[in-house]
Amino acid sequence: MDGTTTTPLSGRKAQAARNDQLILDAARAVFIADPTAPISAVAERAGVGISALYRRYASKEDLLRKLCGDGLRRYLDAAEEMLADDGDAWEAFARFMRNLVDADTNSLTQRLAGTFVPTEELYRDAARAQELNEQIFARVRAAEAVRPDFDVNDLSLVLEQLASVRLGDEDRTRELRHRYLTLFLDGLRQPSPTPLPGSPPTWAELGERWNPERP
Amino acid sequence: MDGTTTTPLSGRKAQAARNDQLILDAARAVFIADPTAPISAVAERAGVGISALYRRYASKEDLLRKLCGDGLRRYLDAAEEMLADDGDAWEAFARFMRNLVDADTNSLTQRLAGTFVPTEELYRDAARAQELNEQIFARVRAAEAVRPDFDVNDLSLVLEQLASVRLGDEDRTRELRHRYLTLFLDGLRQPSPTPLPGSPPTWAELGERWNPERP
DNA sequence: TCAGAACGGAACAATACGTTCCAGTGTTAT
DNA sequence: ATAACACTGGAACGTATTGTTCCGTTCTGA
Repeated sequence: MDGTTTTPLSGRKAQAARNDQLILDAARAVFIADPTAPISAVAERAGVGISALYRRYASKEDLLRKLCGDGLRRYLDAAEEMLADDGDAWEAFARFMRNLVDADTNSLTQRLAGTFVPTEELYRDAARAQELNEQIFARVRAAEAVRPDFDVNDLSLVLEQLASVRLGDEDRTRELRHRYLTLFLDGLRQPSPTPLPGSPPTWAELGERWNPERP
Repeated sequence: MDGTTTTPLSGRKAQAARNDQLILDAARAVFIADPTAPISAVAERAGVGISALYRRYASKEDLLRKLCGDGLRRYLDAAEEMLADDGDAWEAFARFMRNLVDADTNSLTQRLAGTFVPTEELYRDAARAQELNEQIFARVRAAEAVRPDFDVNDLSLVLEQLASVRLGDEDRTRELRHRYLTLFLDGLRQPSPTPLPGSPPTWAELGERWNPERP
């Protein structure tokens, strides 16, 4: 209509740029809620048409790869932040875990894994994540802040269990996850009251999930 | 008809009776692994044709209801066994939890819930389960064996988290679940080292899952 | 030998979903 | 002003999946 647009948000280009973000946010929300959701659900949630999606991503797989890559990077950021923290090892570790729950990185990585064929870069980042994991764990272990029968690779499964909590809306879900994270941490911190049975998951077992097969 | 059949394993009828069990076992295994599995997967796993299934159950929903009902009954059995145990409250509780993990009742009840419209009987059994839950919890609470900020309804979510562990074959999965159950129990047993944040799930929140909608 | 219960599995119909296609709309350069 | 065009919405298409039905076959029991 009248072109007195004082906002920097008018123009086809600005609209496109805004849609970039709109689509990414919508995709994240939708696929976190249900990794098998149809692509039309993403468009609907973003309030755009389907072609706006396909202009940006060649296929559904492409979009999923992008989301997974972003999630992995969030994870790496949190991990590096933890390692840069010079304070108490246990406190830094607890904060790290809380960050992961807040960012819900697990729903973006492990949960999405298997729905697409991973790129080389994804593999590299996953390996890097495992590397940082080990450093983080080594630090907490050195401080004798965690029970000795707990393993690095147990971490992945604990995070996965927390991510499986889904109840009510997003906020309520996060609240509950923090609740059970606290419980986990309390169980972790003690010197082993009860020896953990079985053996921790192996890197091979965990890596198996990244190849596209549905069990 | 005539009860003179001394050989239990021959004859069309015996085969049919054997198939009854075969089909139920296959269905349990298949739907525990994937609640959305096609009915043909059940037939395949049981080594029978599809019509053998439809001779016994009018529809897929019917079969799911049956499985869920069975799972619920397993749960009730375990709960009653716990309440009948006169020994140490904490030990009885821990055994109860281990039984639930072994029977994987959660994958048969909560996980299947929402894939069919529940019968009146199912509702009754679920209510009865909640009742027993409260008794079990009261007993453990009275013995001061569990941290005071843990609630009855937290139990459901803890079991759900354990059921979300899926790695390798059935045996390995069970082993890992016991591993994390131990961790949970250790976190539960202590007098609260860290107060649990948030509020426990409510009965209403948990019950919501039984109506057929997919979030 | 024969009636019929039980069965295997192809065929069918409905649905869901990824992707393509095209006409409409506002923007920008001329 | 207007032509070219980037971007978009959403209908349409083809494919894959799956619950259910149907029918010819097999084997038991009398």
